[in-house]
Amino acid sequence: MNDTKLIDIASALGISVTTVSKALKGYTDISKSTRARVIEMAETMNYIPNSVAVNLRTNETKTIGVIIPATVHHFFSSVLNGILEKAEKRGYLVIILQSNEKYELEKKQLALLIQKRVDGVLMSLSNETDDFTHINEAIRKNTPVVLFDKIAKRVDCSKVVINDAKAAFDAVSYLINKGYKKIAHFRGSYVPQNSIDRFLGYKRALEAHGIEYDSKLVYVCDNNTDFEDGYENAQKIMTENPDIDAIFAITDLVAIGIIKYFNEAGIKTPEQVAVFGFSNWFMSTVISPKLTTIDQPGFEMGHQAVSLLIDEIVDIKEHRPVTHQIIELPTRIIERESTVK
Amino acid sequence: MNDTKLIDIASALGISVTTVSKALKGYTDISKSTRARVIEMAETMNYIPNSVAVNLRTNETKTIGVIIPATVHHFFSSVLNGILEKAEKRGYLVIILQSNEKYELEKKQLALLIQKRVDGVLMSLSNETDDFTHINEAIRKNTPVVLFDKIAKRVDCSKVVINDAKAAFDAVSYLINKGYKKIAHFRGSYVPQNSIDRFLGYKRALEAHGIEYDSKLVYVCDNNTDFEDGYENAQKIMTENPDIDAIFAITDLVAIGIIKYFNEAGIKTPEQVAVFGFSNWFMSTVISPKLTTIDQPGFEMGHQAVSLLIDEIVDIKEHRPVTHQIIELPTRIIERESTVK
DNA sequence: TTAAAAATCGAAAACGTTTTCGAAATGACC
DNA sequence: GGTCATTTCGAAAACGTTTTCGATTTTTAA
Repeated sequence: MNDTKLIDIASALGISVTTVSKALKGYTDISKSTRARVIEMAETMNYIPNSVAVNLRTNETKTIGVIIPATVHHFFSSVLNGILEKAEKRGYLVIILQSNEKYELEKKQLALLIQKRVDGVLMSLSNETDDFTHINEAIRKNTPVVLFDKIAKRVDCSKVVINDAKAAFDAVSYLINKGYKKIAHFRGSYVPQNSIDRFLGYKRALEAHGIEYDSKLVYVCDNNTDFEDGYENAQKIMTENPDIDAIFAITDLVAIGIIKYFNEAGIKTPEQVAVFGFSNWFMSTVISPKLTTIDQPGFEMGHQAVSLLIDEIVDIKEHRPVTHQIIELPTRIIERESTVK
Repeated sequence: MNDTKLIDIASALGISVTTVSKALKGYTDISKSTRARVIEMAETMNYIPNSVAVNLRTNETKTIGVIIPATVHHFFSSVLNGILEKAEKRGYLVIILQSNEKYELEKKQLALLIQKRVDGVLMSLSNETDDFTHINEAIRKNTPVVLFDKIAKRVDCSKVVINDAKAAFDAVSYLINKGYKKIAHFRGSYVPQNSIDRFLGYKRALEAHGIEYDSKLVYVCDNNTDFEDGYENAQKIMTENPDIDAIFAITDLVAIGIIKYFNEAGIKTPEQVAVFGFSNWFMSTVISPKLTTIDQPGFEMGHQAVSLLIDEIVDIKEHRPVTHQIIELPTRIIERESTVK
């Protein structure tokens, strides 16, 4: 209420707004003495620049948008933490939107952010998204976009990812080396790149170790809001393929559903069937037996994504050529109880 | 890049920007025919209003700020979901900031939001916050603030809460009615209101049922990022007071730490010691035995908080008197395995 | 046909800053 | 004292929109 503006300081001091503005911004064509007077007056009048006016004049909002596909539970909460921390450190605020895995919503939200004139946007694609024109359009309009985790290989922009195929390959190889022979895979739906890549990693690991790939051992879990999907498919696989000795799940959530069922059905984990998760979510240490999984560095991913984005924002502002980078973060196997007999 | 502006439409049509603006905003002093021409031209030229300019002119940003104290894990993720959903539905974007339970950060972030000219802010206080002048200052400057969950009774603004004291009272009464006699409490730190209230509820329930309150049975868990605190205090209490038969924990996280320790130490839950949590986080169904807890409606809390805030924002805009409301959301006991023998 | 009423439009100010460019004042130098 | 360089300041335009208010035109009524 009744914020003080430049003109208030100016008239209090009997000088012009230009001078006040320059003094506050450290222009060199203002004498030390008036600068000092201005700064002091700004202080006592409790001056706070109106950022909307600044935004209009400078054509930047110091704000970035983030679109995540799923509820902030689990993995994305780590990413979000990384994003928030780094963005604040670099002087940007962040607007968050959830697409709830819906392509149409994602598209609408991206348009919303652009209309809001955010300086850039970070996004992780919805499971439905297989058309990327909205993203290309945003980039064409000079709003830089950085994709993280759930990306599209065909979009030309910076990305920060893990190597899902390799991580899955490592996980399944680990199981094979541990002596497991009939390894099933509970995969995600067919569109998302990381669902595909993890599946490919699974398949290649089998082949690399001379185990024949059997499509009958692959089950689809496309719900990622609770563990019901893992639970039900675990039930199903134990009637259809009771002789499996391990399951590689696309996600810790699915893995937990599996273990839940096994615990209730009296199936011993890992003695009868080992379970391997993916992401190293908090609850993987809560479940019993504790879950062996792939550590996916969410916090670091958020950090890197923000850094890439802001670097690109300033490159654009200073008319430097922008270069797109793809950062691949390392993953590692976290061995816990669910795979060690 | 090269966004089309009002003036582009105007000159393409040979009319004034005023007319274009009015036509697009549905003013009645523009003829149907020119309105139609304007709308069509805006369409074909792909016009998107520059919201920064609109913000400056209308003095509102259609943006609300949210400050939460802790990582988006767990309870706050539900609240956030509710906030995001309702805010988007009502045409507001949301900027999120995390205070990490630090008073200084919370204060700085609130100032940041006000400078950014958000139309209002939603906040849940940090554990350290026992001075509320920053909030009163914001309200005095006409930036409405709505507090949720971790509130301050002394701040005059709308709030949405649960009745922590009653919920705790109910929980402990439940335990007593179940026959538990020596009930410990793992409380939170001393500043936050809900930590205090839950403790009071615990104490009153004991007294109401003729059980003498024993301060030796109250342990402080002030770390809320992992379950170590619950784990360690569980270990401690079993050496210091091995004859307890139940623990009422301030949080599911603490409760899970307790159960983890009990599971490892071979202490049977609930046969030897029952455990009662608080919040009904996702993982309370993941742990074994599943946790009896208080359901705290986070999603609904987010919904209500946003509604209160936006109502207040428009009341202020239309110069209506603002009335502060305190909404108390109902909680209920979710009985699971950790308390039923 | 004419006066009044209604419909339609646009000039201009305003929101609060930033920045360019020129003007005025001061200082330096001979 | 006069010239030139330097320092210090301010007028004004600009960012893109909204809205007031008056002007002009058209319609209506008598």
